[in-house]
Amino acid sequence: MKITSRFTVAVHTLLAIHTFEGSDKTTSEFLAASVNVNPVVIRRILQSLKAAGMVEVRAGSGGAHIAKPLEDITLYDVYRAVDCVEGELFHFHEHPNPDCPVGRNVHALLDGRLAAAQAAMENELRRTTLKDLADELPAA
Amino acid sequence: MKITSRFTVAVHTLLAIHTFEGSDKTTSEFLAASVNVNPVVIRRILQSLKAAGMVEVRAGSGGAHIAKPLEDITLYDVYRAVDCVEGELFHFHEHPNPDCPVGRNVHALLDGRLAAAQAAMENELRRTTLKDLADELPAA
DNA sequence: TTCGTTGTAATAATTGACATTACAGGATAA
DNA sequence: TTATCCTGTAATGTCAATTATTACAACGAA
Repeated sequence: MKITSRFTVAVHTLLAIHTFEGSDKTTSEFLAASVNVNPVVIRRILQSLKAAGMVEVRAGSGGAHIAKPLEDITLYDVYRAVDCVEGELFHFHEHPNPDCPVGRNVHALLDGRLAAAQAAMENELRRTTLKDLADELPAA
Repeated sequence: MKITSRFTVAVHTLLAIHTFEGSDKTTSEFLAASVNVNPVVIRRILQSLKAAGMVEVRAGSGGAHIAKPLEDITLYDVYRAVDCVEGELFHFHEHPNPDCPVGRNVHALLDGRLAAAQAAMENELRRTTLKDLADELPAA
């Protein structure tokens, strides 16, 4: 099972806005053409990013703009903004048998370890900022 | 999006076999009662664990048995055995626009970072063995 | 006021997980 | 060797989540 592509689409979208705002009108349709998805998908993601304070979207006139320095946005922030993983990454079987010594305890045994694994992944995402990525983008 | 419960079910199953083999006949039905899922689900998971050399399953007479020292089985091994995540944890949007400087490069920019995040999670899973868990299980 | 764009709802197609039924085939014990 | 448990596995059904798509009201600038 994979983490939804909303995440990579959101990163792509932010980089595209950064690259083209100024020279182009960064409408949902324009961005959708770069990512190659439906414009509605972009609009929904822009809403999430707007709620997180990363972009500003102009209804009516059109166009999205970066609302926060790229070095202050980490991959983790984007991951959180689009809500890839609601809460726990690992899915627990819900109703182990409470009459069984194993069933009664698996949850307690595993919870901490699974949370640590998830945290390790998320911390790794915190190490990269969008500026790091933008700097590596070959000039158009 | 969450990682399939096959993983936690598999860990639960291994611990239950460890706990009860000797005193009970650890059939798929018996194990299913502890985990509280359908016996067929257990049988399928036992097949994966058998393929990974962790258990031995006796057709006919019935019963599953641990085939490898618990200290040699890490959570990561179980995670791999049941194939929670086929390959990549993060899902990439497949067809970014190759005519766009961003679309042409996002994949290369992100791949390494996403792989590192996934590896961080998986490495964390390697730190716990089933023996660690079994030792923490209160005696029945 | 017109026109292009956003915000958002509704719908559908696709996918994967999990549950369940069914049954052929292996293994053991009487 | 036959009766009896089990396993191995296919087939089906249900459910939830993702993504695509259409449609349209509200908005803002020229």
